[in-house]
Amino acid sequence: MGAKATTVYDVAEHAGVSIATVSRVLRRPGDVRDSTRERVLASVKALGYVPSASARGLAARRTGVVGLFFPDFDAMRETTAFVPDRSGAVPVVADPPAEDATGSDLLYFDEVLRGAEIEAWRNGLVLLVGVGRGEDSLSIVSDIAGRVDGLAVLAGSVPDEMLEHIARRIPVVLIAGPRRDDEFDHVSVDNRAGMRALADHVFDTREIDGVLYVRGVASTPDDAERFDGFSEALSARAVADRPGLSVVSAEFSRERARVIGSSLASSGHIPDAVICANDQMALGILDAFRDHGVDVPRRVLVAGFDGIDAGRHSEPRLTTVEQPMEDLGRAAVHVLTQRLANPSQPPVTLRLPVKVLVRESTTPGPPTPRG
Amino acid sequence: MGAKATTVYDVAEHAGVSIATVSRVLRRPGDVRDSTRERVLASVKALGYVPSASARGLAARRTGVVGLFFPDFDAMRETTAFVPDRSGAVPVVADPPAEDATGSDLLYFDEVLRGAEIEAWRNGLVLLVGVGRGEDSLSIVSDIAGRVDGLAVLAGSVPDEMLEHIARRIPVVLIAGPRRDDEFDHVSVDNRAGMRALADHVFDTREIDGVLYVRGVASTPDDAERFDGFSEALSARAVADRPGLSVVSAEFSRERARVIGSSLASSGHIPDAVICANDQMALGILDAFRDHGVDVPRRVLVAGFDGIDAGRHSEPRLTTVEQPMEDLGRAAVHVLTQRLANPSQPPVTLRLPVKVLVRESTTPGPPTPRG
DNA sequence: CTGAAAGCGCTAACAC
DNA sequence: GTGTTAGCGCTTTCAG
Repeated sequence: MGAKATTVYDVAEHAGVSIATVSRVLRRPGDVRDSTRERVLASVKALGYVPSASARGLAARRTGVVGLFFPDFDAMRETTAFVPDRSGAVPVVADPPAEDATGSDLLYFDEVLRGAEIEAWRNGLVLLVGVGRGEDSLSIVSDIAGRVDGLAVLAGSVPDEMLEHIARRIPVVLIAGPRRDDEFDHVSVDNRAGMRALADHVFDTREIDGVLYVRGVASTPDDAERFDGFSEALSARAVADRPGLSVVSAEFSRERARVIGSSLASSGHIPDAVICANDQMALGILDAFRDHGVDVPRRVLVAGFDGIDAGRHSEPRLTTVEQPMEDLGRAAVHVLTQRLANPSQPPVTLRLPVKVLVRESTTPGPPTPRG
Repeated sequence: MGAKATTVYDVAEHAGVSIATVSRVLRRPGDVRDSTRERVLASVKALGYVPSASARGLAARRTGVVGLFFPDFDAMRETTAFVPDRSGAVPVVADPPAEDATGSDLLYFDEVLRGAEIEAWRNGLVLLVGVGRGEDSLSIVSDIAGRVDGLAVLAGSVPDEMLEHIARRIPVVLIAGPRRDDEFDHVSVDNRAGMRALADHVFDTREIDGVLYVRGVASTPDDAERFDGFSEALSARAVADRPGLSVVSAEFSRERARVIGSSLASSGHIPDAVICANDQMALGILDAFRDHGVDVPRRVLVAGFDGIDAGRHSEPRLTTVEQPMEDLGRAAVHVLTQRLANPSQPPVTLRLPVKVLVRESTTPGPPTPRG
């Protein structure tokens, strides 16, 4: 482990050839006579030679690595230092049903990461994952940019100025975030169309006289796009059967939405449908309605957006719009490879289609048959 | 994007200094006069300079990257080529309750990966993720080894011969797998102690006259260690109240276990407890008992091992041993950083403690109060 | 504090 | 087929 690493020179000497031949054996084995190749390979094995990717990358001017950068989410920052537990004791603990499974950002990121990994794998590339760190994020992302042939970045995690800086060296693709018409390649999810389809589904399920739309307080681009989709669905309907609308804004949290749902229920002023800008809030509404004995879906339909896991296990299960996070990751690397192959192509923008998952919270009839 | 990347030379010229000074400004800013530093930084910005990590790695002989290698699981191989869908259509589909959530290997890996990522992040390192590809795995792992300062490898995914080869260049840590007493650092989970604690819990819950242990067919090291733990719990009990034991082997699948559970139920020969070597099988047993109206936990206790998500939502919820996958990833990188800092320390072996999660499938009393 | 110069290990022409 | 020889872009003594 300690000794100096073997290099081409060592192998060349051991095999009695030149360093160029060693290099050839590794890169283009066909260009070398069988007997020489075998001799070199034997030396490689004997010496435990592992080529330095740094040297190769420097000489070849490409690394075969694509990068993925994301900001340090709270969930990551809150982690504590790792301390190995050598006690060997096995705690036996009661694990009560979790009432409020909170889907953290990290979970989403896992999926994006997996998608990127899959697509990198399919293209014979390796993935370098970098995570921001508060103040240092700028130098970190630059550091990563220095080691890869292309970089995928979560939209909003790096200032445009830095992106442009990096883009002078390697192609950059943005993941998620609002549509943008600039030089960058961009993959994102079609929030507007998704919410449009969700709202259409709700309005088509049965007659809706009044609908409540719950959006987030901080009007993020995602939130805005979703609201646009909702409005679109509304105005697409004939005035005669267009539901009366009320809109409320809340933190994107289950707890806050629960409060809203509660006051709604006790006011007696319950709409026929509640559509939320995300699943967390929809689950909060569900919580409140259950507390107050308001029947979902018979009395009121409820729907969310995101497709988090908790919505799959709620009572009733939550109708939602599933975001293809894994595909986002795949698309990002896909676009990167395309651009690497063809640097001069015009900027690519991919809007990935979402999918409406209809579950019991908007299915007043008999339960969906199992299948 | 296309033009040749700017280098230290460009920056040096632009700032009117030598390349050495540019390098210093970036690596040891304190060694440079304020005015010079600012001038250089300005040039960096103006030119969009991003240092090449390849060149740096070559010159500095360290990369600041740690690698994580895992084999290509089926789930990854089954993946199809990514084809961007530009239709924009939003499918609206019924999403019936999933009866058989299958936790794929990929899911585990996600967690290990996340842990590694977290720990790398905490240590100011970047993570390079490589995935094997059938035949090519050997060259891939070697390729990755060439670009990192240390490498974590899923046990069993790389032949020992190759590991030794790589270890001549950089430190290697094995993740999971059976105990091994060799030169490699190793982090794994204490399967034996976990199953021991689980069995003890079951035996202590109430009087057990007969117990069925369901193990896997292919006797993997994990499977063997778990069985050892189980046997240990058994023989630790006084002969008088030692349960009668039967053992059956099955594929590690929910479906197979369901068949076993069915025949058990219809035979009328139902033990007081069924302990399975993994959760999938325990869920299959639960399925069968539900089908046949066998009351869990009142008539028979059921427990599994792994802590997969599906066990959190089953009916009844499944008592299990939770494996700290994320901690495995963290531990691996932790050990790597330790060794990097102190190359001559003796081989480190970390057995991470597991945790028994007691849920309704082994809790005959009133349901656990909510917390 | 700053500059000059010697590599780091490999690839890619270009000769032979 | 195989060897020679320039670099690739950066870090790091060693002078000054």
